[in-house]
Amino acid sequence: MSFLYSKSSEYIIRALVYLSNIDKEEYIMIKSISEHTNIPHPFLSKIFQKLAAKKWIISKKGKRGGVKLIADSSKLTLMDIIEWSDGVKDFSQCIFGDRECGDIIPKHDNSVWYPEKQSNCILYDKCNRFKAAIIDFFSNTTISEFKEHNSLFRQ
Amino acid sequence: MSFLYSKSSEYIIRALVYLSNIDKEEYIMIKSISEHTNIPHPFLSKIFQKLAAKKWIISKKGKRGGVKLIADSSKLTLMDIIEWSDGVKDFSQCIFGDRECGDIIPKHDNSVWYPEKQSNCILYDKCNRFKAAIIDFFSNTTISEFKEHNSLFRQ
DNA sequence: GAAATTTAGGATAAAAAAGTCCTCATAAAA
DNA sequence: TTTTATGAGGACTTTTTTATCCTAAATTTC
Ligand code: SF4
Ligand code: SF4
Repeated sequence: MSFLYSKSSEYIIRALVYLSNIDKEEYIMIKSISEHTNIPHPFLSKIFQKLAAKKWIISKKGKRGGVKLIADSSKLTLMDIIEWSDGVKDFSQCIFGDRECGDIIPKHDNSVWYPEKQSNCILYDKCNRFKAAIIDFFSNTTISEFKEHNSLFRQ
Repeated sequence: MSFLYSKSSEYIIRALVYLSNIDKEEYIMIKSISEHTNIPHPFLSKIFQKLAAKKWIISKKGKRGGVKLIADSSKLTLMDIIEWSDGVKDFSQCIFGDRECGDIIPKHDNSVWYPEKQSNCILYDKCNRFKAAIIDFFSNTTISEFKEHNSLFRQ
């Protein structure tokens, strides 16, 4: 089902949701996370290097080391993660082409999004309801909403 | 904006929309289509080979040759194209993971889609509204809806 | 029939995404 | 202080996607 974002983004989401369900005092081994979330260990290590640079997690080397979530999971949205990992998506562009759709500046500040100005394309309303649904879902779903949602992971 | 399907699918959609706006009696050169739709010519040629095998278009070699849409553009949906080009997406799978979301069999027979049975995941309602929006848009948008929609293309 | 044009088809290349491996640095525990 | 565990970081490999090239076949026009 990951045709909405890269495999990397999907992994980040899974890993961070997993971390957010863990006691914040503990450091969790990447190896353990990779096993529970079914993400290849070397690949996940790379991801955590970048997540640490981004300061969404901190890591500790050596015995009893691992990683720990420090970002506020109730403020961390899927949009934050996907845009950071895959790049910012320009919703003012046409879904099907390499051209502008209209004078649209998406606002995804955690509020439902509506276009500011309509273009004169036949499909404008239909496309924008669709775009709005995507922006709404991604920018209004936070990592903390998955709390206790262990069914995502292997036990 | 093409993070919903592959570049190939985007190209196919653009090319077929372009063709559907053309007098059905004419054969159109792939070179001309590639220029108007801004798709690399050799790549588009490959695409049309497969489209011809799929019988959505027919082609003619030689002088005054080219391609012509024969599929019924009012029945040809974005879902048809994307699933054929990128592979069938299983909407019963979790958006974020490699597991089932629930006993969901999506029906995208051009009717709005609703889940048959709820899983017990916390995010179920939210995710399924989102999935439904995607399935709805893709399976209820046809190539013919872009008729006269020349703003997609170079003049 | 010859010349010109246009798609078909196979081979190949380039770029991007996904995944792996090895060594080093660091920290805890023995 | 030594041993052991664990992430950091760089180089590398594989796979998938996107894109190109070349020759053959077909069709029209001359
Ligand atoms: S309305 Fe839809 S089809 Fe028209 S330009 Fe915007 S995104 Fe493209
Ligand atoms: S409801 Fe959403 S998060 Fe839960 S299993 Fe289904 S797709 Fe995954």
